[in-house]
Amino acid sequence: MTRYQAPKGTQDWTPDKQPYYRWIDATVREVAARYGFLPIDPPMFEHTEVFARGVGTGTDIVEKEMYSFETQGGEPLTLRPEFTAGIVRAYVENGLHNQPPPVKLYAIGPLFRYERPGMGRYRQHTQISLEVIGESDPAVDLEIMSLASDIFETLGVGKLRFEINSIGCPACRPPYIRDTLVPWLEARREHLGETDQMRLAKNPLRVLDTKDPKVRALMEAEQVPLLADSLCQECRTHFDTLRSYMDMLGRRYTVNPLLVRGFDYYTKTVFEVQSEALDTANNALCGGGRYDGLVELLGGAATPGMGMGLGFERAALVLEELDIAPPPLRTTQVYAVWFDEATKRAAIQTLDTLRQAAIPAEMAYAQGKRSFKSQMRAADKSPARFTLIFGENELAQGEVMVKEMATGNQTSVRLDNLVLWLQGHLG
RNA sequence: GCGGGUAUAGCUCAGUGGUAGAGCGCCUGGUUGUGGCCCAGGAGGCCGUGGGUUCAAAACCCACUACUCGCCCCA
Repeated sequence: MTRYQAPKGTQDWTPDKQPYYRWIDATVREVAARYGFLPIDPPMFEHTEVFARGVGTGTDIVEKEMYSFETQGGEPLTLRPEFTAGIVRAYVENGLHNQPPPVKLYAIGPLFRYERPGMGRYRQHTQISLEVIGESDPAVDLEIMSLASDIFETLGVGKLRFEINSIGCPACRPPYIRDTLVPWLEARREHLGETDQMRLAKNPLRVLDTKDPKVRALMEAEQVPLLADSLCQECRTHFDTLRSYMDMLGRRYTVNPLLVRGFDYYTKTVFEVQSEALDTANNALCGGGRYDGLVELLGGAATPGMGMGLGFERAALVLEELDIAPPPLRTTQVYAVWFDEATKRAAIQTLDTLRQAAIPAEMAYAQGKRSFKSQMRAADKSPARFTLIFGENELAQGEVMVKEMATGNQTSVRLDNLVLWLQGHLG
């Protein structure tokens, strides 16, 4: 018999891992609601063109990380590698611009990227994506970042530190790249490594983001001209206003003028949150930015937008690293044990009543006999607070023995009063 | 895509060429009706996969796969 394995870079969310997933999911939805966000669930695959145009043909994601396939009818489709392009497509297609702006949406679900898996990096991973479409106010940028912060604070992780930057707009970025950055880099071409030379040719801005220590040192020593100094008035005002809002709220952030992100659609604000608890290479917890040209690019009217993604798997890693336990999923409050077929029947009947009263209850099973001790052990292992002991003597009186496992105290309770008694004691 | 490490029970890991092990976890029992501690018993492994060397391979060699660390990129 062949033994199958889950495909590379995928994982099973087995029951023991579910508490983290569910907890993060519930927290994210609750916090998003605080800010007025509504859920949207776009399909998990789109016409390839949506991502190619939306994310940008020169990006790593589109160039080498997409799960693309053709339908039997020859339609080119792609499993979504990110959320924003699909959500914006849905916004345009469904005429959501007819809602009073801005439209605040969030989506939760799997994303697919064909890349080398590693700690905290999967080929199928889960993200929440938050999008505000139709408003250019920097207060929206602030809200998006606050939301990420609030999610982690609600989960018990301390305040996050943001790295932020402005990467300008079509009015100021292209001239900076063409007239300032590229000439500066060309003059130092021989100092660049292989990948940075390729970036210089293809996407010069990304050289700023290089991890090559020699290039970083060079950029610092010879004062690489920064986009921050070439921003147009509008972009500069936007960034300054955002920073003043963050200062006002006491947000922890650092301006990283070298921060560039991997999607072509970003304009003005970009940001990232690194986890201090995760000192691996894959430590970005959230990332996002403004995309004022994307709606138009995907066929809608010129409409500003701002969004971010937050990774579930990495959030779970941080929680584990900090020993923050999620609330348990199994909520059984009452566990029934018995002695023989007659008392077992009484247990079955009673459980039926308890469950209809919405009291989570379980019992010991056995085909035939099972030692009382074994049943008590099972009761002990269950999360139930109370064990119901169905014995002959009590049953003859119309009663059942109720034992509180934490204290060992036990008392007889009339069966016809059991629901009320439990409701009172379970709070 | 490129380099390094690892792969034995559900988990953490011993085992350096001669019949597969421990701890934890799991199951059952410890006579008449009480869990945790303790005691006894039990289930569970083609030792990652395929080839090679050898009388003999979990061990040595090769390849593959998966995981993992770094590069790259990102959540």
